[in-house]
Amino acid sequence: MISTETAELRILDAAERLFYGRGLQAVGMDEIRSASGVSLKRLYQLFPSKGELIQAYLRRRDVRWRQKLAAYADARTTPEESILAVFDWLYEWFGEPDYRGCAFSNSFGELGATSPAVAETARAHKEAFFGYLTDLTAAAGKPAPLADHLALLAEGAITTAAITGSAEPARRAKEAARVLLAAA
Amino acid sequence: MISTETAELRILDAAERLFYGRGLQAVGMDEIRSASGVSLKRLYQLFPSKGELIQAYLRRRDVRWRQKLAAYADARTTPEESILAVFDWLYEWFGEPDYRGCAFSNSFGELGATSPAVAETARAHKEAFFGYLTDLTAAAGKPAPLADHLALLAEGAITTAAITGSAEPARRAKEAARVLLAAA
DNA sequence: CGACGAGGAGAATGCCCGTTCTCTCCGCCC
DNA sequence: GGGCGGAGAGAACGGGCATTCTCCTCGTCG
Repeated sequence: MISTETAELRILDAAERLFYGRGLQAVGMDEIRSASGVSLKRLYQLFPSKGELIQAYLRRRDVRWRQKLAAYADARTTPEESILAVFDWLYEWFGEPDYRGCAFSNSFGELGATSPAVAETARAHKEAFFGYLTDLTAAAGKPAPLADHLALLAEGAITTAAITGSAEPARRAKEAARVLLAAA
Repeated sequence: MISTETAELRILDAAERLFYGRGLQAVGMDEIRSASGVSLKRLYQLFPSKGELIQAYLRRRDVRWRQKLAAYADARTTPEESILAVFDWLYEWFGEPDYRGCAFSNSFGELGATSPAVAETARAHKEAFFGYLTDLTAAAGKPAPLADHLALLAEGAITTAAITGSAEPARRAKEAARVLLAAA
């Protein structure tokens, strides 16, 4: 028998791929079972309901997403460069073949109205991302509103890239960010 | 018996309220029948499937949304003022009690992966909005990339306002737009 | 060696939903 | 008046899905 940790990992990996790729309601527990190779019984032992699995998926994705972003942007030498690197990271993300927009915005649009837990998780994710930009802005010695402006550009790029299927919005957002950064 | 036009209107009104407010998959045809007061038989005569009703809902919303926006922004005396008025209009929209983000982004997130028709409708809506901003930008004698930057700000504000439940993002986006406009 | 408990496979259950069908009624035209 | 076509109400059908249950297997521990 596979270990509990491995089973959890497999389930979360399958759930993330399927939920993100096709939407929360479009994916059934049975499909997650097949994709993960874990029996339905075990699946329900580890995640007592689909709602809890969705929450686990979103929570893990939130942490990983922000870690990857921070690892990429923090590697720059100045706060200004880190700010611009955020948009370079977005560009790489948008280029991934299965890119389909922000998992949290998508989940919010799909279930936010009926599931307070999903709505709150999405809100927390956006707030954490905004907090990161706020830190970078402060480190660069720029006024606080700049963080809001950068967040709006990033958010807009994420949505636009998803719907148009192009990574270009990241480039455009970076141009605008450069102007705002210089003017701030 | 109510006329065909009235029935269609009632159905579309009910569909819009329900689909936008709770999501596409969360609303059943039965609920649209109850809310519209039109029999199921008639509903299926006018819209042969749920998918077609969704398309009709999105198409009507697209037209109306852009008309309202243009009516508001075009009333300004200069192109620059029209551009800034876009964000004022967003502010008013965000303040509506049932505001829940962009119907097209939400629909795309929910069904875009499985329904090419929904994906295409969302894309067309975003493109039309972008076209409007492009026209305003050209009328103001500004370089074309400004339209991309403004679109990203608006898009970001729409998403952020939905998830945070605040209309403030429209204000922040307008500030950034003002800076970009002055710098362009 | 034998009972047992955990685990796997997948059938069963109960519910929801899109779509169609039945039955009935009513207004209209000859 | 009498039949007929369209419309309403709602039941019925078929399928899908979250969740639970059954039955079987197998490793473990006495």
